[in-house]
Amino acid sequence: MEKIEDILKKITPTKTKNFKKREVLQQKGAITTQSFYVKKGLLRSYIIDSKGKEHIYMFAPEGWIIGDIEAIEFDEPAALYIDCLEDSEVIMFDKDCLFKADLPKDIIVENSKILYRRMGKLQRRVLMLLSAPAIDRYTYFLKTYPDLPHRIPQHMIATYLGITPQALSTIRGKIARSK
Amino acid sequence: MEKIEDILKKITPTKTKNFKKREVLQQKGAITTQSFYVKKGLLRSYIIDSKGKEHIYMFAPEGWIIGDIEAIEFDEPAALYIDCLEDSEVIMFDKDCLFKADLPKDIIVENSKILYRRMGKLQRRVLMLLSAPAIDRYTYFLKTYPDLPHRIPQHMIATYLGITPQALSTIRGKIARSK
DNA sequence: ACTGTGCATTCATCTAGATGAAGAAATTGC
DNA sequence: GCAATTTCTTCATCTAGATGAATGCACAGT
Repeated sequence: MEKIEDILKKITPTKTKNFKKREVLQQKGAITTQSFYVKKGLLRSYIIDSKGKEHIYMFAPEGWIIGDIEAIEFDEPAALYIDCLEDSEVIMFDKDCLFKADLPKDIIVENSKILYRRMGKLQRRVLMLLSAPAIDRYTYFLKTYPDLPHRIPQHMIATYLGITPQALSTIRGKIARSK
Repeated sequence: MEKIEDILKKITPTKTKNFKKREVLQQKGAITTQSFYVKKGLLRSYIIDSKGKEHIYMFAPEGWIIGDIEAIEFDEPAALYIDCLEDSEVIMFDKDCLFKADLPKDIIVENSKILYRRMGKLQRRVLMLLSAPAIDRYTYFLKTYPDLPHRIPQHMIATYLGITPQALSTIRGKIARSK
């Protein structure tokens, strides 16, 4: 299986860019068709709700792709902010360049499989949000992204899980005390 | 743009089957690689949590595809139940038959786009669950699936939204009274 | 036609998690 | 190195939504 990075190099004039921690790659409202492949570093995407609260949609460490798929696919202005949690090296690429008709077939198939896997993960995320209590969502997060807790502040994990930093702190206290 | 149904006919020995309301197409724990295209009728997928409560992951009316992508993609036993909410006519098809390497390229591209759109919708679903109060999730549901409320009982909408039937009833009461 | 089952509503109570404030520890910037 | 900002925790309150129970309705099946 070919690495996404190599595929990207083949199919697009590779626009690699470096960003500093805290730099913003995309704002809410932006008209965009770009996604970002993270070569090095760590990005996140999030929304800010009507009360001004942040909710993190996803983290993207090395090897991940991040973007506002809803906005890209339905030609809406972006709902998501995307910014850097660490100094990062990023490959930017365009809307449907992963599925352009003039690409070799095997690459398109490869790209589809990547999409498909990601959908599997998204399904799990929805199910967890629908049905699991905060503590279960937290332990599942730890299992799935074991290295992230060392790289991001706790309050960001909280807003990824859909709870407040205080609630997460309480949960962690309980877990620690119970063993 | 070609209809998914036509594509399916081309790429797979079309296994069309009829199911009665309440018939179960897939149980939790099943080893499966099948997805279902709904030609006529209405399916749903859902999980049952540790307390025995149902949570509906999605509805699939005519033209939709439904399946347990996480299970299929990661070779796990199914987490989702799938059953019929109306008498239905369904095309069953296998795991990666949408992306088999011997398919014409344009069909693979077409199938990828379908996936991509679906991911956009899933993103919205996650964001709503993360950040929007129940009443907003409900009104968004009504806007997105205007015909579903006439075809399914209210308590199913509730478990799709991640709340109890009683809570939805209260919300509806408030909406009705406020206008 | 009646009987049971499923469905929606309402109410009284309970609880997970939100909110807001305050303090201590750790990081960051200059 | 020191001030300023972030981060994490704890606590006292508050609230959206859960739970459980009761009622009335609308059917579906025999």
